[in-house]
Amino acid sequence: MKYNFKKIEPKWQLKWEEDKLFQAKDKSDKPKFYGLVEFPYPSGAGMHVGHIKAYSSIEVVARKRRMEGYNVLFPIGFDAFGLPAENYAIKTGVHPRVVTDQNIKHFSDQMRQVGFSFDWDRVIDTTEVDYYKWTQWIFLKMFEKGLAYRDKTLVNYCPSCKVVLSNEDSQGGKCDVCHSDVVQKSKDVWYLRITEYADKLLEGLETVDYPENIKQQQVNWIGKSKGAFVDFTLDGIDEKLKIYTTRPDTLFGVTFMVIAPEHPLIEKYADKLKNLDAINAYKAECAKKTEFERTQLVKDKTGVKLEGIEAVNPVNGKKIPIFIADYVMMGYGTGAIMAVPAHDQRDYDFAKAFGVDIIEVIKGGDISQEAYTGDGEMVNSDFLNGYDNKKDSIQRMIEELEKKGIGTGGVQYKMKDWAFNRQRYWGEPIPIVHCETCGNVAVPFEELPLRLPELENFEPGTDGESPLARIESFVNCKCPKCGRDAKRETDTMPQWAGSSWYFLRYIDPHNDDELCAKEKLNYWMPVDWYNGGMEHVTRHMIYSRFWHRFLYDIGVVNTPEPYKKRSAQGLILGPDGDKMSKSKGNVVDPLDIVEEYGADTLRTYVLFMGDYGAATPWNDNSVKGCKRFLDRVATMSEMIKNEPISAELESKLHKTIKKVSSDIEEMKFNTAIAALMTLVNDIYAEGAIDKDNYITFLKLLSPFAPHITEELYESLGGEGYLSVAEWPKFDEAKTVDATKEIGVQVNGKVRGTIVIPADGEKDEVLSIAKADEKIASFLDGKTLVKEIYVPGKILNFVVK
RNA sequence: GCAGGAGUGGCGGAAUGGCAGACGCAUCAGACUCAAAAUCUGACGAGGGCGACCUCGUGUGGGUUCAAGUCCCAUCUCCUGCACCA
Repeated sequence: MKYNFKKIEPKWQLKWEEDKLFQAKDKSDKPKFYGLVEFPYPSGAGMHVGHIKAYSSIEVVARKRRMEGYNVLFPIGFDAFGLPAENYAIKTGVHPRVVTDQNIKHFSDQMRQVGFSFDWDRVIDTTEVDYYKWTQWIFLKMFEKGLAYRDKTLVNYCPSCKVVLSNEDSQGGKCDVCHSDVVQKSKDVWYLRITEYADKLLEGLETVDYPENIKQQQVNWIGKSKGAFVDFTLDGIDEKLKIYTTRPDTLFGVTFMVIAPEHPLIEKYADKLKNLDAINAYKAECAKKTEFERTQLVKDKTGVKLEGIEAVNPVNGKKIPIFIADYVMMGYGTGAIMAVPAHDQRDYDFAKAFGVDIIEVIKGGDISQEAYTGDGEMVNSDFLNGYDNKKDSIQRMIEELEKKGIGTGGVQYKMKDWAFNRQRYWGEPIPIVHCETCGNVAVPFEELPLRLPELENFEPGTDGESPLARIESFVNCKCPKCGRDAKRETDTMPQWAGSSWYFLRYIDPHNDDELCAKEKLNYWMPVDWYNGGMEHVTRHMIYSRFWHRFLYDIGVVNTPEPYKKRSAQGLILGPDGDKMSKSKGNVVDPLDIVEEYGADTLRTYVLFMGDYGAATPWNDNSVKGCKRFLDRVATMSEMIKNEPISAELESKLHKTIKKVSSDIEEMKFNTAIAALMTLVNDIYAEGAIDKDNYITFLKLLSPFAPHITEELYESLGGEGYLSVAEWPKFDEAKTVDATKEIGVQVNGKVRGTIVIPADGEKDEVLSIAKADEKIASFLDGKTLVKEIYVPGKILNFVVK
């Protein structure tokens, strides 16, 4: 029976919303469930099928939880600051506020059409002043605690977008937004001291339920390494050159040093360098290269030897040359390394190219061929000789360094402090005033929000200055501390700011006095289940965990970690198996599917199409298959008979309740839906079902296809809403069969099947099997060596 | 290079070490129809046999086991993230 989804879907969407069926209650005796999905950036293109898949998982869990009697918070909002709206404004002159409001309206309409059970009274928008007031508040708290600071450094700068980018936003030397080459530029930048939280972020991972790959990615991103800082002296100069190494025990194998081209040592001792021209020429060459090019040529080492300055190895007093080379980065460690060519491949390649000595200090490899990086017995290493594992030798060396005062044990992180500003209009203004006498002064908390001023020309300033810098009424102000004339910070916060704490605001979205009321936080936090994309695992997730941990440390929130459990959906690929993209023309618009097949079909399909975590190509025919399934469910209402169903069908129903219930918890939505399809096939085979059991089936399907099930329930005279009816329970006894069919193997090969009592003893099962004509023919004339019976599973005869 | 994951029919994909291919799609056949669509029923890994059945089969090569898609070793390919990180 084809049902009229165009009529029934809007009908139920309206009713649910009018009756506030999915409203979360701030006070309740029920257990709470906080399900979260990554809120969208409201782009002009509207929703993508990827959004549908991302939200459908927690949607199903949230609906199931409500039916299980939980007080459920399942909110949605909009992460609406960002470049696309601003770029659109530059092109068209339409204010980002206007475009953003339009897009939010469009997204909201679309999400309603899919029937997501969001609590629409808690919608937040990061660009609303009532929201970003609190983003600014958190920034000021960080500033107060010394976690926000301003520093002049080389930054990743996108010449096309005219903005400073974080390392996260400029991976591979390309701008994350426009994919232009990123250049290095010296600039005053705001930083958040996320590195101070590196260890806390690592430790926190041990307490949360994230998939292993997500944890691993975060661990890699933080990139903690243990090693030592060692001071090398310069020959004849009272100066120390500090290096970081993870293998201080190879110190006796050091034959040269390398410093980054940007290392300050060069400028400081320029007068001592005899080949300054060559050095400067090399530096200029490096500056031209993008970070990307610098990391491409892994094998061909380049560099220049510093003529006139030599270093001294602090453990043996040997003089060694110093080079500058671009394989050493200023941004990691100290920007200088001790080179141990025998045991580091990069140093080895460099030594070969420049004819430097290679001294073996660890036995086990062939250093005439390549560097040996494995473990082994220490040689040529004075007091370390004879040590045979790096753990002991490193420890011994660090003790020695510390005793002599030439080095210390230490750690390094790949993660850098978070560059926290953009030279753009459409972002949260940074609430800081620059005063000539007082320096950087916080805008007083009571003056928040610091509103974005009105603007007509959204073009960025030249030299990457924020458009806000042109508005004199905004820029010129009085210093909150001394009252003298001062200037406001004109940079805005990066896109990631608003999303770093949004899950807290859902809990108390309209609170004017606090970020969120304490007792509500205590009730709802932490987020019980958070689903989103893999692309946010190392940026958004780490940033928001950092902010949340900070808020915990200052007593604002009650849990150190914001998310108890995290999952991630796999991409939906185009029908051609490629990533969906406008240029390839393989984009599927979810609203086209709603229009043609209905929201229930769309929802069911995105969860049925494959393993939830895996990338799966879109298939229009499979969508039709899901529609066919729902039509069959509707047709089933004509099979209702007022008589009991067979014990066999009842058993199948109970097994289905069990499977669907557990599959949803494990995010195995595809097999949950498959089980429902199988049950429908079974009911068709019987041709009859009673009303109560039919309703039980509808309940199981309801989280996936809420509209059609609600409609069918109503047509049967069901009371209230099926969406909040009680989740079916199964009777374990009814999921167990009295008899079972098991395979019988002879020498591991299946030779037949037999039907046995489920609790049959081995002897009984053996005699049933031996009585089977076919099995017997395989045993005939052979010597029985062994009989293996795995109860209820399999029987295997081993014969000779 | 490092880390994580995946290789199963024509396709998407199922299988706590125990009958590989659930479920869906596509395809084919039958029913219904004047006909088509829709719907319903059935077949559907490959090879062989009239047939009950037999042989082979989960990237590749080994191994453990009564029994391997699943565990171990090696190897190839693909995806995702990080990457001259000292």
